[in-house]
Amino acid sequence: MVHRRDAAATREAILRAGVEAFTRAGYDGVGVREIAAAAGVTAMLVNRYFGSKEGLFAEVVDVSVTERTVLGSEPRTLAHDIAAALVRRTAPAADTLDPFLLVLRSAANPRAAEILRAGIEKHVEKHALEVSGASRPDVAIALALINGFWLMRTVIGSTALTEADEAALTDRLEQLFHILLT
Amino acid sequence: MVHRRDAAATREAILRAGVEAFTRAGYDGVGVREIAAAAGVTAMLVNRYFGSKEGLFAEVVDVSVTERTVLGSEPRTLAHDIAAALVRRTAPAADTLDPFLLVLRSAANPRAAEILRAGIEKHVEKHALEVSGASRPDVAIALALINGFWLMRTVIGSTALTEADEAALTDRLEQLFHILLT
DNA sequence: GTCTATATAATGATAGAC
DNA sequence: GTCTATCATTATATAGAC
Repeated sequence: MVHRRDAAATREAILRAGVEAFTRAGYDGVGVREIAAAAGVTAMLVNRYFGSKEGLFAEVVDVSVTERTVLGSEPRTLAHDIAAALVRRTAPAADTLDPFLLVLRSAANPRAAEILRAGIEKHVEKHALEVSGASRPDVAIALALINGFWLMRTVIGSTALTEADEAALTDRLEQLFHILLT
Repeated sequence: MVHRRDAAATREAILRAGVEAFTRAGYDGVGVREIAAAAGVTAMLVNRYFGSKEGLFAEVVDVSVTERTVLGSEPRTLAHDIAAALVRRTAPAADTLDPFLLVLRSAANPRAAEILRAGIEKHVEKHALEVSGASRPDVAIALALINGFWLMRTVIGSTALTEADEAALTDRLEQLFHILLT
């Protein structure tokens, strides 16, 4: 880092550390001290730039849910692309840092859940509606399936999913997404 | 309570308070003091009877995941019964205290996640395999769908699911479970 | 712009009295 | 069998120095 006193750079460093920490450990699983240390500053600056832990989390959600990690933008192969990306990114050795993990690991906190709901509806559902042309409930069910699969395979670590044949998993998921999104 | 000094009754009261508290707030969202107070005792007795907060959680998971709240036992109407129970129990006004909520709200904690994985594989997946006759991966995907739907409709509160027509939701879910479990 | 130091509250767990 | 009292740690957030 060139400038040790650069408000914009410091703010950005805290935000990036926040994305990493909240995604890895969830809202309740990490403290502002830890986030600040990862950004190379003290905890005081987190509150200075973001008001509070909750304020930082809100910005983290905003930048995270605008990323596209599973939902593609090609309507013709949508079901297959989602299924393949989902199986690939939830593989046991993948160790991804995905926005869906941020949702799954922070949802237990009521305030975090409300922030997540707003971000998901504003960005993720909106994007999925535009790309797929499916109905709003069907898009929401598809998102539920993605979240649930991510939860069971990565966060819980169900051996029925971690040890399953990946091609078979992909085929079955593609079949389900085909019903929901076409 | 008849006896103010009854080890078995006290232990049972703490366990029941633990089920309620962990299901409502998740592993990290509740303290042993709060659980003890709900059981009418002091925090010290939680550790006395269960060793630690983690020990209590392990027993809570064990009694919770043996409950059957969504998965029925009638193979012929399985897909419909699951879909209907899922939509009914996740209704906005339902305010249920369901084992799936215990999973969703506690999964962020790594130790809790491992305890949950063991309980799910030993009881829930095993039961679902016996009832449905489906393959192990298909059963696991069905469980993922149930968890994801519960997460998005109840914990996150996605309006796309809370405001959707319940009959339409049920029909669509039944279609998906029919593929997975028959 | 960033720090040290601190206020205040809550956490999980334990010692020892009765 | 259950309590009070307490330890050690951690949490978020703030005051004031430089």
